[in-house]
Amino acid sequence: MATIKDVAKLAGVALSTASYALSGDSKVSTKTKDKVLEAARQLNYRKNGFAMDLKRSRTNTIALILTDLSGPYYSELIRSIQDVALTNGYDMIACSSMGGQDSTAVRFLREKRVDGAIVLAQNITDDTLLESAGDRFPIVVMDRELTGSGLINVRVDSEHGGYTATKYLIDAGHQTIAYISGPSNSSDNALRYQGYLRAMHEANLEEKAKWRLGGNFVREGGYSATKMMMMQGDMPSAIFYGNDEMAIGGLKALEEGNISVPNDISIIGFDDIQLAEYLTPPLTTVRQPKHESGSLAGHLLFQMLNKEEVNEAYKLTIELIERASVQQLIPMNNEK
Amino acid sequence: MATIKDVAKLAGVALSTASYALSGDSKVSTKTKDKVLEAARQLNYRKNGFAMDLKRSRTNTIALILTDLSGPYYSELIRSIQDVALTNGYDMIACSSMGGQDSTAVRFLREKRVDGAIVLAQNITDDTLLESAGDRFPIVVMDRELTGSGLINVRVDSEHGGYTATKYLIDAGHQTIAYISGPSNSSDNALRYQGYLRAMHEANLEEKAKWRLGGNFVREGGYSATKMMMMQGDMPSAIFYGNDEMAIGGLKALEEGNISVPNDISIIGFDDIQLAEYLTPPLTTVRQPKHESGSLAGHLLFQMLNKEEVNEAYKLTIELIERASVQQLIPMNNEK
DNA sequence: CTGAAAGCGCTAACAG
DNA sequence: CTGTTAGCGCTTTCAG
Repeated sequence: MATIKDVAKLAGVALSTASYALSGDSKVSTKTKDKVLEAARQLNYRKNGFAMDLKRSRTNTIALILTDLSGPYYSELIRSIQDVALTNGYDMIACSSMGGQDSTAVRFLREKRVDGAIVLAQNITDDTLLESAGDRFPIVVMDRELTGSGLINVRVDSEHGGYTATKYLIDAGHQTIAYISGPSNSSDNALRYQGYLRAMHEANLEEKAKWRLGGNFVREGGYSATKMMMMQGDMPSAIFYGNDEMAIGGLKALEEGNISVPNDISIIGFDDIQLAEYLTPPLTTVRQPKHESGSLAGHLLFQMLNKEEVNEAYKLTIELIERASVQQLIPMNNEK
Repeated sequence: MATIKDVAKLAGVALSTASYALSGDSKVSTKTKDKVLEAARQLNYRKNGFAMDLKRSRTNTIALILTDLSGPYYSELIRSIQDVALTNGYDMIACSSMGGQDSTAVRFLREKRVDGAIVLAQNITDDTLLESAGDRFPIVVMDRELTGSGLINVRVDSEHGGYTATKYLIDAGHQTIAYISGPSNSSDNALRYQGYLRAMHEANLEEKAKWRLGGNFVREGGYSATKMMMMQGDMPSAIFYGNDEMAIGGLKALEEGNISVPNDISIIGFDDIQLAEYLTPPLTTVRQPKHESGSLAGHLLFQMLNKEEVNEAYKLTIELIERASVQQLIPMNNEK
């Protein structure tokens, strides 16, 4: 691999001159510059990224850290953050935190291989985040309420989302409502569930243990939780799935059991993934402002990178998307 | 930020000792090691990633380069490659090539910020790939038939896929078959289309220009191409969508126009994304062996990294997934 | 404008 | 086992 030294030699100039020419500095005559560029071309010279980063101690890159790079939910988020990065002249890379504390993601945080990070990965501990963040390394977390030096969070109001979804079901006349939950270590899930509980209590409705099943936020989980509920024999009048993925699985289970949605049972999801509107029936759900939250997180990160003042925590509101998976048992506009 | 020098000083040992202790080398006494580790903890010392990479001139990281990190199609691929990387003790990062030649992805290739890459991104030119690849930097391309020094490809047999899909439609008794194509710069699309053409010619069926529309491989594209076809008034008996995403859009357009699938028209997709089976009706499609191709690409990359011999090109076969979006007009088992 | 020289933080000989 | 030393490839003063 040719180095800048080789280029300088071939072009017959000093090392520094070559460096300046290569980075487009204006203190080099056009003629010399051309000579250097030509030499570089001939040698198929490529800057060595690390050397540059090491010297500059800046990478011009931010990382987006996700538990799992796959999954439809993340798509929009990735895109919105990428856009912000691009407009700020930064690169963005996505790393998975699969593997927990030994993952690529954690290494990137610890070893500061990027200039800052946006994190949405439950399997990274608070400690790691707190430890890695700092003045010179801003982090924006999106999945918990953590703050610290160089560490802020932007969140979606999940509690309110859970409340809204449940309230909507109740207002439609449903009295028995199941909640299919996500993983227990997910603060989002806990909040959605809390919102569900608040709405239930407010309406003096009982929350039954047999109708509180775990689906781990994945399709198969929703499917088997629903199957299990069906096997119990006693179905609620509505099911609130902690996220859309689980609702999709649930829909399948219901269909297989010849239970019609929304005629026999109503279901509501959470997230509003792209797919939701293509389901049969189109899924009523709670929209997460993915684009907004991604953009916001991105913008905040760059503000921190530029040493501007930002708040410690941001909360975005959700929106209920009415589609066709919930049956209105009683006319809309009732109290309680 | 504390450096290894500070750690060594605090621990009262030499620089190299600290380095050895920190990397878990066995030539350091447990006692000294503990001292060093303790000092590191106190200083909240973190290795500087670049310095290490620069010195080692190895990153232990591979990159997966995709046009767009979002999109359901990639999810499985990402996962399978990530798995392979993990088992090989490597990290994987995903970069988007959004921005073409100026993108993060191209920078990573050019500046060799990783040890090797798997590329599935049409907007990166052959030249860039050829130039970046080499003995010390293996690349596996998945979206074109390019080979070169340190550059191999693994592909899915798209032509055969296109042929199979079309043949299936013809065998089912369909005579007028439209093809909704992807972007013109996609070699996959070209191949699928070629397969379509071959099957049509073989059956002496005519391919009409008015039934060859572009949908750019995206949902909205499939939607508007279908709408356009509907506006023309003359519908074919079957539509072959170049990928499932476009078929989803098409399905929506058809539904809006009260055209029933598969009663009024049959449709077939390509890819077999997760969603396909959840559609109404479940989509008949051509399955791409995403998991297999991802794993294969990953394995090959690691073989190259280990200087093992590999072939230049690999081709995986597709599989037709019969679901409910194609109507059998004539009994199955006919000739031609 | 150009050239020499000093490191960025780390690893890995090499000689005690 | 420990300490000294020489760079990895690049940027960037600082004098010519």
